[in-house]
Amino acid sequence: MTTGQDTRAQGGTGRTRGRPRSFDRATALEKALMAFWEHGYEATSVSDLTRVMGIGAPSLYAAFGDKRTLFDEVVRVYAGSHGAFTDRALAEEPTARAGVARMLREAAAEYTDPAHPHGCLIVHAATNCTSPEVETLLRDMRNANITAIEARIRADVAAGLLPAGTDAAALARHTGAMIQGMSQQARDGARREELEALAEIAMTIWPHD
Amino acid sequence: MTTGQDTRAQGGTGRTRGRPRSFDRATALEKALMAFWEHGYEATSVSDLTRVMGIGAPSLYAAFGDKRTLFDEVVRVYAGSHGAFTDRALAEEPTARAGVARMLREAAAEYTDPAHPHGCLIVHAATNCTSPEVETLLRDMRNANITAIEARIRADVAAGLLPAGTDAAALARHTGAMIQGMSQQARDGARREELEALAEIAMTIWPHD
DNA sequence: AGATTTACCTAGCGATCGCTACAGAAAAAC
DNA sequence: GTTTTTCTGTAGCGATCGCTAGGTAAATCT
Repeated sequence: MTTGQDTRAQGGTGRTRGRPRSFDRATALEKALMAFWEHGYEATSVSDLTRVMGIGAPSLYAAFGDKRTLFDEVVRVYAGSHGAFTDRALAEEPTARAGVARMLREAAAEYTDPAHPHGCLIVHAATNCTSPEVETLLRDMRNANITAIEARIRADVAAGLLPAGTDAAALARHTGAMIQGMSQQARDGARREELEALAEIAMTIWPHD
Repeated sequence: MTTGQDTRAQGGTGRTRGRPRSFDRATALEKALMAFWEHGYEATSVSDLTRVMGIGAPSLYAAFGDKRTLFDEVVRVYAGSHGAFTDRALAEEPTARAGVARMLREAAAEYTDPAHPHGCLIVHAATNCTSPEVETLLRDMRNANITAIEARIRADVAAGLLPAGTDAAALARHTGAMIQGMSQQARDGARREELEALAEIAMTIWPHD
């Protein structure tokens, strides 16, 4: 058996044969997420992981595959939870401008939340990484995020909500750089109010202010 | 002999006894700088270093001390060369605003220069680092840079070159976040013109524009 | 009950990490 | 020349890396 796939837990009543797992998979995954978030992919060793997850190495490999696969799942979970505020802001606000404003405001709060490591996992966890695949995985997510912002801005330009001459690409890249800069600032000890002031300032670059 | 200090090379004519070094120390140091710049402190192994520097491990330890000491020296060299443009811009331009504008413009060029790794060594090389001292070393340099910008802005406010209500701390932090964001963008593949557009946009936040 | 299936624990694999002991080689000092 | 000093190359130290074989424990199935 070489596949580490976990096909159980399909609804609660679906029982399985064999000895049941002695730990909660989701809880252990969350612990792994926190460790990767705090120290990054390479600097988090498998023995670090087994310690914070409270399980042995064979259990980790049986439940999550290898370290790389576990990290992939962690990134997926992160993108759908702590990292989902950017997509939500773009989708739920009526204009690109309001979406970006909310995105930056929420980033200030999220990146300095004392309940978890500071900054953004997708920005930092694969920096200085020996594995090019892992580095590329997060880089692509960062660039995709900027592309999504650009598309949202373009839509507003097309709808006449923004001036026709608006440089959507530059505006989107600026937003991405601000997010990444705020994440770095949060890691370097900036407080929430300071990042909120940053977000406020950053919004003044938008057309007709 | 436990001290790895190098007390030779005190002026060119000062000869020394014993077998002379078979490599140029400054050249080897520059190679180490490029390696650390590209892959960061931890991801650059000693065997990586000996390979790119073209010397054996004992020669490296004799000439530079241990890996950590070599990195310290690399950071010092970087700060005095590729990383000196920020201090130069603040010192040589007549106003804080002009200094920051030049700083961001030069960052766009420097961070995308094809002659060396992209982005800023001080921003990235100690991210996800097992050694807290190394991480702190670069973090302190980043924060000191922002403090220097803030001091330059304060001086202009005091001199009446900027409005009395100017929030120097927020303006300085914004500049720092932009620099760090631009460095990340450069690492993620942004081209020079794109970063220059970013710098242009970033300057529109300054008072009375 | 016995058989089967799955998970856990101990122990350790080969590879790499940062680093160094040791002996030979190349220069100056005598 | 011989001695002294310093550098270089080989070879390998102990520690940690990601990962797994093998035996035992705990559940279901017949």
